[in-house]
Amino acid sequence: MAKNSGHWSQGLLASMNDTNAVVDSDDTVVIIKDKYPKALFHFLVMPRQKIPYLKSVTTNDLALLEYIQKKGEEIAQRANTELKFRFGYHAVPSMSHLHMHVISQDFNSPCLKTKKHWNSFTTEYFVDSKDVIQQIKLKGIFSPDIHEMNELLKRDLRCHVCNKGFSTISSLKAHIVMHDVTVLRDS
DNA sequence: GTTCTAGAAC
DNA sequence: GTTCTAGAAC
Repeated sequence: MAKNSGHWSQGLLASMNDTNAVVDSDDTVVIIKDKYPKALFHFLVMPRQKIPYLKSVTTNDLALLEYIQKKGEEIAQRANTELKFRFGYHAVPSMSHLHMHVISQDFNSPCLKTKKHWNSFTTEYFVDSKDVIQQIKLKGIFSPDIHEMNELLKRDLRCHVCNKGFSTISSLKAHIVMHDVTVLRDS
């Protein structure tokens, strides 16, 4: 067995072949349900092409990134047309293999347990796909300040809708269920 | 990424 | 006494 192939950080490669996890796939991408969803709907869109990290993406991959975003928007629309979604990447992911998060903005999930979880989806640590694409177009590479990003994970808890501060995850979670996070529509 | 758990916070 | 967070995991 190859060194590190069974390491936890390689788990997404296994999930790509797990028929219980995969919700959609084609020649270019595989979409899975996040194993520990942090909201009612939480998917990962991954290229079949082996791209270990976001920082290894170049201008040659822009079409692929656009396609990943498009497929993410499709799966969100198919899953739930009422809730708001975001499509983006963690600035410093823990899991290897490029993956874009598709996550509904309710954050209503028992798997969301820690300050790190919360801040990774609600601070600038979560970078919208369109901003990643824009940055690669401008600079040729996505290169976040790692130290600055890791500091964001320690930031005090704040509601992502009204910005109210909380001292514990429990009180924050009790608060956010009261917000309407459905898409606003013209009548 | 999660699990476990010691000790801080309440 | 219970809730909660934060750091080790060989």
